[in-house]
Amino acid sequence: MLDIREISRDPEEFRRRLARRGEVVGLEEALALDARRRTLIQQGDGLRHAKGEAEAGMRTADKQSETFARFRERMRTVGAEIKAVEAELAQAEAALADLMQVLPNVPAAAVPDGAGEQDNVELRSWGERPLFDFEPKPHWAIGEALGLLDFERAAKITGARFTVYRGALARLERALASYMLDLHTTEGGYTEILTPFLVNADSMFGTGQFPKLRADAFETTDGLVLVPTAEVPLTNLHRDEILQAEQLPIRYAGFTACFRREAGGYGRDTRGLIRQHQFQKVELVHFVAPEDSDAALAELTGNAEKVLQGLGLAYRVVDLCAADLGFGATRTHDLEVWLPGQGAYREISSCSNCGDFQARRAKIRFRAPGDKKPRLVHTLNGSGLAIGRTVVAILENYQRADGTVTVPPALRTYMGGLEIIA
RNA sequence: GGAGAGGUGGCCGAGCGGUCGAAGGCGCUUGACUCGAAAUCAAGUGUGGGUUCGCCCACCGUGGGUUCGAAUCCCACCCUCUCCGCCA
Repeated sequence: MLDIREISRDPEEFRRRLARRGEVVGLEEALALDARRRTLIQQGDGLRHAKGEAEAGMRTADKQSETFARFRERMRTVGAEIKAVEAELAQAEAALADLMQVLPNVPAAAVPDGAGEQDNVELRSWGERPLFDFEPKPHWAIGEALGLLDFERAAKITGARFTVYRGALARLERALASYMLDLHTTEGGYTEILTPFLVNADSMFGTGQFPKLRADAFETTDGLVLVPTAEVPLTNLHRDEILQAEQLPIRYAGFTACFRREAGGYGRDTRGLIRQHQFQKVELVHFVAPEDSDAALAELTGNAEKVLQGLGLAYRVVDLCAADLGFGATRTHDLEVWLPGQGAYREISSCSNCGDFQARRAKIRFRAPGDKKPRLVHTLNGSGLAIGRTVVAILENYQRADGTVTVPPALRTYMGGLEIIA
């Protein structure tokens, strides 16, 4: 969430910055509501002050006296006025909150201009794309031919966009989760966290999924939500907390299953593991002081890259343009892995600096020794990595002519020494 | 699921109709003392909002209600804990 007071101090600046995303809905209305809000607050405070004085008068007055009766009458009328002003204020604040909750974050200055995905900027690439002396297959063909991916039975027991893994491939998912978590906790300085896979609505508001993207979430009948990413539970871990400056930076690595309706995503990636309603992911989250968040994004991205490097998978790093930025992000670096079966780079990690956007929603603050007031932290999150898509990348990059798949060396200890998935 | 207890400031904890943003303790900050922030003593120390920057206002789980007046009384809800039941 943006700060309406900050906006009202320099509306033109925010109009300009938000326009880079290609959307500015609600900004003007929010400014008008904020002005109304301030007026009502002043009225209400003034009335309450008058009421307090009347009450002080009553305390000392004789309860039988004429003075007491006059004060009581005064409190009665002022009380009624206060109620009226408060009702109007509550209405204005609710309307303002509705608008503010759906306003996206402003892009950082360094974010490239652009109108869509096509304007994203490649920052760097790593690794060699593998050469094949045969036609590389898409991962679903490899997995199904090996009998290790079963989309049909998944559809039977659950529905479309779910998968059943078998045998070595099931183990590969598990191995990847362990490999990634081990890497982040030993080399990246992350603390491993295992969270609930269900969260409440407040958490979804805190990280910005609600209310705008509510349609994409699976909700249970008793008001809980299946996590769309571990970013939600990990970031909300410190919701409504004031941290000590020396606790920062905080780095969490968490593994969860992730559940997404993919509402509106129908027709895209209908085959294979790329776009599932349920997938697993290791997520990285940072809480840092504002002045450190640029550097933290670079580190976070590097931490995710280390996984791909360790697995020997070619990738490129893309700087998302203003129009392609997610709702809460000020800046995002996507990692796109090379998929020979599709002849394309596909997103496997998205690393974002959310600035104070989530911290303001979730009230995550910190206090430094010299600070009079607590300040909002900056939050960052990134996949490290999406596990299902990593399986895709391994199947396609390590496939062999006979339909079997080489296990990347880094994973073999996690696979009981297995070298070939056959 | 059943029964009971409870939710107050960074933490612990008192208060149970007006003088309470709220005793006391811990923690923290500053000052004194000192070779030395070890101890002791003194003062300060919640969060948010508005502001004509003097101040003013709100907040005691959340939302209603009673009352001239609610942290305190009533109702509903949420959450936590204990015991019983069930259970991976």
